[in-house]
Order: sequence, then C-alpha cells, then structure tokens
Amino acid sequence: MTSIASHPRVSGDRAALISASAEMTLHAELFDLESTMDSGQVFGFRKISAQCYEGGFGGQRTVFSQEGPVLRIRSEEPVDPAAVRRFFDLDRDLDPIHACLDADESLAGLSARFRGLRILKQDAWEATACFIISANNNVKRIQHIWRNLCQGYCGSLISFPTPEAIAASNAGVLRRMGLGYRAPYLFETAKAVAQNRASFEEIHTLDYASARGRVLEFKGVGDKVAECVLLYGFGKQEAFPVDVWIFRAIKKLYFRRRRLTPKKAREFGQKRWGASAGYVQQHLFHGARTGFFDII
DNA sequence: GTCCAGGCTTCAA
DNA sequence: TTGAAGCATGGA
Repeated sequence: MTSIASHPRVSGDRAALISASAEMTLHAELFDLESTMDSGQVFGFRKISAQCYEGGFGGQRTVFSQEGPVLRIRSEEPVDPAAVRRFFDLDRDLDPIHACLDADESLAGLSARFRGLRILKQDAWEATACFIISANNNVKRIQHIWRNLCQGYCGSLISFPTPEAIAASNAGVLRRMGLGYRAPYLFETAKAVAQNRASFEEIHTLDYASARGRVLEFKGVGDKVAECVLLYGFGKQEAFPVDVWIFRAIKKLYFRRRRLTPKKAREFGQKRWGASAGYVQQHLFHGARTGFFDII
C-alpha cells in the first residue's frame, strides 16, 4: 500500500524538514525504524528524534519517520517507493528469523524486544568504505569520518564519495579527514574498485563463499569487515560478522569456560543459524550493545 | 594517565 | 596456522 502526495509543506515541523516538499507513506508491517537505524549497520543518517532520521537517499536529502505501521518519507522530490522497500528490506518474511531466535533458549525475548529490526540493503561501495573505516573504531567516530568524507569530496551530506573521487586524491587527504592508519587502506581499495568497477559489481552475482573470497582481496578488509560488507552491501544473508560485542555474546551464551576464537564464533553462528545468520547477528549485536544481555 | 572502539597488516614461530 | 606487535584518534 503506497500513497504519494507532492505538495508545498507548511512547517510547524522541525528545522530539518522545512525544505521538504514531497511526502509519501508506505505501509511497513513488522518494521522498527529506530532499531534498524540504531543498530550499527549504517553511519550516514542523523537521528532527529525517536523514530525520525534524516540522510541522503536517492541523491537527495530525505527524512524517514515512523508512526505505527506507517513509514513516512519526506524529501524535496518524490522518491521511488520500490527503492525504499528495497533499502529497508521490507518485503522479507521475518518469520524464519524469529523462529530461529525463539527456538534458542539463550535468546529468549530478543525477537520480541527488537521486533521489526531489519537489515538495510546499502550501496556496496559505501558499505565497503564505511566498514574499512570501522576497524578498531567506534560508531561516533565512524559517523564523524563519514561526514568529513561526504563534505570534503561532495560538498554536502547527501551523497558518499565514489571510489573514483577518492582514487583521484591521495591517502594524505583521507588521513586529514580522521581516518588515521586506515587512510591507505581506503585509498588502495578505492583505486582497486575504480580501476575495475565491473569486477566489483559482479560480486552481487556470486554466492556467499565466492563473494567472500573477492571481498577479502581488498586492502583493510579482514574477516570481520568482509562479513559486514557481504551482509550490508551485498545482501549475503549467511554472513555473520564477529566484532567484540558478538564475540562476548557468543562466548558468554554458548562457550562458557571453552576456548573460542573469532573465526570459531563465526563458523558457529553460520552453522547454527544458516540463512538467518546475518539477521540473528544483528539482533545479538543490538541486544549486546543496549544491555539486553548481561555480557560485560 | 589508561582503556576502548563493529580490526587489519605484518612478521615471526 | 597461530600469536603478538603496531597502528590513529577521541571519548570515557
């Protein structure tokens, strides 16, 4: 169910929305905008208030807000509703994922707590760049660097710089934007992608294992970043990123007093949850970070 | 001042 | 294959 209304907007609204002139609503059943946007999978959106986020979408500044099952989209030009549904993964049946979560005693209550948490389908290049930046970093700083990149290369916060734009600069520019020792990693990867775009886009067509091999060839992409890129950028649902939070959670919930390595944690998650591994991981991550689990 | 953050690369054993 | 050192930066 989709309705589109394009009309001048009278603002008794927040300053961020003043220039919005197109408004659209989507029926989004079993969707929670807040847990989706706040669960560390995307860095380019600014939280305006609870259930209200602003960021670049489809090349323009866009505000997403939610009231019950209604997702409201405000922008200057009408956006493509199909693109919104795709971005928020709204057409995925969450039943198998909830079944995985509910079947697991250790995860009791997790699906109910974050009902409607979905994994975004982000641009693959942006996801690759962002998760290279994320290495040994924190969410706040990643967001700060994201803004520096957009402002520095594009002059606005609407779009993320292309690999070509970054490849045409140098690692020093990136370093000054706050990337620190990750600057040469992103620069080298941008050059590689810019030089062979077709190869990068081809990763979409590969299965998880083959795609993983390709992604791991990029500088600054190790086991964990690769899983993030595969899950958030290439939609590979078997991906299971293991960061410090997931490691702690898996260790505490399933490997008490047993030796565990990040690789073993990943293989455990993938074997246990299969095609739902990525979604289960997202619930685990958000649960761990928000204190749902007592894992510290 | 130390510790930590959605880790990776390099090098040695 | 595994383990350890080194790496930028800013907030807690």
